[in-house]
Amino acid sequence: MVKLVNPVVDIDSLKKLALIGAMKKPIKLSSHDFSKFIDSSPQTASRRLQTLEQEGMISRTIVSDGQWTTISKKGVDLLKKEYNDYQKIFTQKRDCIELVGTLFTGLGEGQYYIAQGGYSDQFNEKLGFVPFPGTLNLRLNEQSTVLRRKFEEHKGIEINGFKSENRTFGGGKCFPSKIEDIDCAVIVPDRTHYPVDILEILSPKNLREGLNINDGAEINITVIL
Amino acid sequence: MVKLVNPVVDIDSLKKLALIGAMKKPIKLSSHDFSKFIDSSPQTASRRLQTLEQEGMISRTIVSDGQWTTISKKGVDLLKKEYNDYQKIFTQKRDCIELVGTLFTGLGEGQYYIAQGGYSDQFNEKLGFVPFPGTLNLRLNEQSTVLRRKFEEHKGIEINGFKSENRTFGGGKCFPSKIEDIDCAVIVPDRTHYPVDILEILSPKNLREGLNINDGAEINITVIL
DNA sequence: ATTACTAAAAGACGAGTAA
DNA sequence: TTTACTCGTCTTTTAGTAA
Repeated sequence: MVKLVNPVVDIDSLKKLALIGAMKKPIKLSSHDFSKFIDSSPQTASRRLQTLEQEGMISRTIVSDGQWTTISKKGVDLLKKEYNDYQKIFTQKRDCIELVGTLFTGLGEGQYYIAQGGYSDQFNEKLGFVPFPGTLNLRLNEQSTVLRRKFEEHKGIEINGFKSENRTFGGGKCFPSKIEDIDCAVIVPDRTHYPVDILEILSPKNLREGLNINDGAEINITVIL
Repeated sequence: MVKLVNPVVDIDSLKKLALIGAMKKPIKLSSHDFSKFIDSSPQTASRRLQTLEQEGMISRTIVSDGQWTTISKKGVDLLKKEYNDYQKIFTQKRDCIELVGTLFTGLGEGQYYIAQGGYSDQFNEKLGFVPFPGTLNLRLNEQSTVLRRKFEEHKGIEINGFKSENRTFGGGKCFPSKIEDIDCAVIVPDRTHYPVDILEILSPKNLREGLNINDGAEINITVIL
């Protein structure tokens, strides 16, 4: 049983195989040959190929003087994901971030706040859409929780606080966003004690229905800063 | 003194930083934050950043509650190289391979053979250019020595053997190639005992002069199979 | 809270070897 | 020649700690 190796190393091996041409058709390659490409020993090359096969990234047919190797669909998908990352890095026009979180049901406060005329008038005017009466709550993953700090560095769309007869309502800012091509907006209240891993989202329609999603669903949102 | 780490791991760390946005402007990021992105411990994250800085891939300014980090030109170049690899993988139209070797002076046999009417007539007719009387000899690197085996799987442009009064001249095949946008052709003799790490190249003009290169120069050739 | 060291544990590598 | 095992060695990671 070969241990599963560092995924970063795996992707590199897979990339090397793709560059040699193993994505289109099987190539014949001994461990010794492959070691020249990964800059390592034949033993390590052999182990890498074993691991990749075990992970379903490649298919192999071992013959007496080498092995016929092809990258499988799973392997190609992994490489595409990697390629996609680099495309993001080099072709991203606007300053935007992608956040990932899971949907959960909040306390229904969003609905209450949106209903306040002091807010809804501003939303209608500044957001470009009339928000559905209710927010979508995401619990961000750890990476996104770090990324969301970027909100602090940007002005966004200012939402002013106001006073009603009974109480004061704090201000905040919004950022135009997209969830699966649906325009929406992230609300970032000015409140200092706001949980950093929770994201509140406004949208023109009920996203739970529009996207057919329920609590626990993983949501990807692209926020334009 | 921090040891230099596996370059594959370095590139991955750099890529993660780029995705967070450290390519455009400095980002504030603690080791603990970064560890969420590289899926490792804060210690490892700290070490990775140290290493990247030492290698000149990033610039850092350490403050009390984190570090402002930007990817340097060297780092961006490394990422571009990586991106370029993936572009090659996914956007390569024709079946071609890139070989790398160093120029050396052969025994002048190329000149002798090209001069033989039995060959030169075929070259003129089948190659699309009249070859300069003399071949360019490359000593391939280890990777290219492996890659050149692909010649065996392809027909190429057939060059027939022939007999003169004194001796017989063997056949072989050619593959259209490019060296820095100059059309040339690789000659692959049928001879079974031909050194695997040597590549002979025909071109319409004297490449040594055209490219201003001398023995020992590293040459990149793209061969269309 | 940081960064980054040291030292012990975990993991990867590669020489030797068998099939 | 191959592949792929074992096992000693070297490398990397991470807990603990200091600054």
